[in-house]
Amino acid sequence: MATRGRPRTFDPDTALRQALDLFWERGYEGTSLNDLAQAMGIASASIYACFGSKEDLFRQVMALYGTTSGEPPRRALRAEPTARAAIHAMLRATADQITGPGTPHYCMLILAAPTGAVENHEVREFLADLRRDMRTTIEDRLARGVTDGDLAASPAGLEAISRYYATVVQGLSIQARDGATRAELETVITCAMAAWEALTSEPEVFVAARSGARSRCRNG
Amino acid sequence: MATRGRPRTFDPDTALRQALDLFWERGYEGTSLNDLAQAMGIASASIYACFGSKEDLFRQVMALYGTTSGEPPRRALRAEPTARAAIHAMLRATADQITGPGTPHYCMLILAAPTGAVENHEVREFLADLRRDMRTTIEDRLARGVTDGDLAASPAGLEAISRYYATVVQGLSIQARDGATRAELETVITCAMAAWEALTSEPEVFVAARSGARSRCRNG
DNA sequence: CAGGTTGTTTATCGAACGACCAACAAACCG
DNA sequence: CGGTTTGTTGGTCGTTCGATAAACAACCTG
Repeated sequence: MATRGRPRTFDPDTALRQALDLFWERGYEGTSLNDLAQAMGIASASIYACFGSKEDLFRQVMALYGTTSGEPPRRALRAEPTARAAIHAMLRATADQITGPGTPHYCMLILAAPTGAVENHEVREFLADLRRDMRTTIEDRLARGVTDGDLAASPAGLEAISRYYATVVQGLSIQARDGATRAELETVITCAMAAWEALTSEPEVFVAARSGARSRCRNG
Repeated sequence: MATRGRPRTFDPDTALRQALDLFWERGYEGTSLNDLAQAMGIASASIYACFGSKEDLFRQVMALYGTTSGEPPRRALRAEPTARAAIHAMLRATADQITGPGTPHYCMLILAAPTGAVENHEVREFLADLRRDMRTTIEDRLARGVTDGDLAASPAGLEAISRYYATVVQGLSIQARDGATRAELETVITCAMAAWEALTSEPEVFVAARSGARSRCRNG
């Protein structure tokens, strides 16, 4: 049942790449099936036959995005010898990605569907899961630094530090979206890395943080 | 021509507040006029008569948002005695706002319309302008710290530091949107403030940053 | 009250939405 | 070749989109 019947006249990988470009530019809800069919060069019925629903297509698009644009930051995290170098290289790789030519100046994972209509709640949570995995990946790299001996920090500190750098990564996308240049992002990264020494040397800053979060609910 | 004719049966301020709640939850494109009319308790034609178009309504909603939810962080920036205390208080006020009960756990200014269909480009740029003003406001506060004598930093450093803390503010919204608690945001703020000493004491970190931004365009 | 003015409702506009089906086209098997 | 299988096209489903026109209702002035 592989070579039977009429063969496909378009390349699914190419079509997926074209769908990626459009979803990247307009987000999930901002992209219509007509838009997709036109960009992919096929009829909308062919999209359903090959990829399933619009949501199914989007999930496949995100998988492709993760293995292409998402890979450099992940590789930086993995390949650098120390935790500090890994974080720094990941931030720089992220900045490279979100200011590259020919693609929108932001991370699709972060801005393709942060809010929207109620019926697309599952798509938003799908992306949120991937973002939470992102922080976990950072934390895992920090933990490796502890076992490698190049990083001294408590387990509670690792979660906080990983969340901090995940926050910076996500903030960078907004900055780039609003027109910040690669050089301007670099200054942000420099600032963010300036916290490293204080965060990873004794005494830990989190003895103070644990008593925090007490002043809430100012108004509504 | 003020009290002539049939008086309005709904309160525009109340209706605007209800529109705000809906736009906040679903974003600009995710909110339909039917949704708005239902939430505001009036027919869509009355929306057009009182507020203009959907985009006009959204701009009025954002003005209301700025004077309510946007005020605590701005006040913190203004009222604290030193630049450092002002930044710290602003971050905490932001964290309070985006984890408050009864409202979505993110900043509407940041996530209501980061991407979307081509025809809503002006709405996105309208929000981007407000976000860029946000960074300028932070930089102005840092400059005041210099004249007040509680902060020593170069003009180039002020832009970088303000952009850095604007990045953190914006990243916090993604974190809260993805379920981070107020306490978890506090640890991020603690990390972000840990950079302060290094950023504002000699030698400045930006002597290194100026030669940065040279490794770009890894792949595409 | 009459006449004028304004707000609200109801109904609807044309266009686009996501989704899908039936008919047609092109390859394979024997 | 005929028969089967699969991909693609064109059309259309009911719904919803933002926006508007006309009819009705409520208040003012005089």
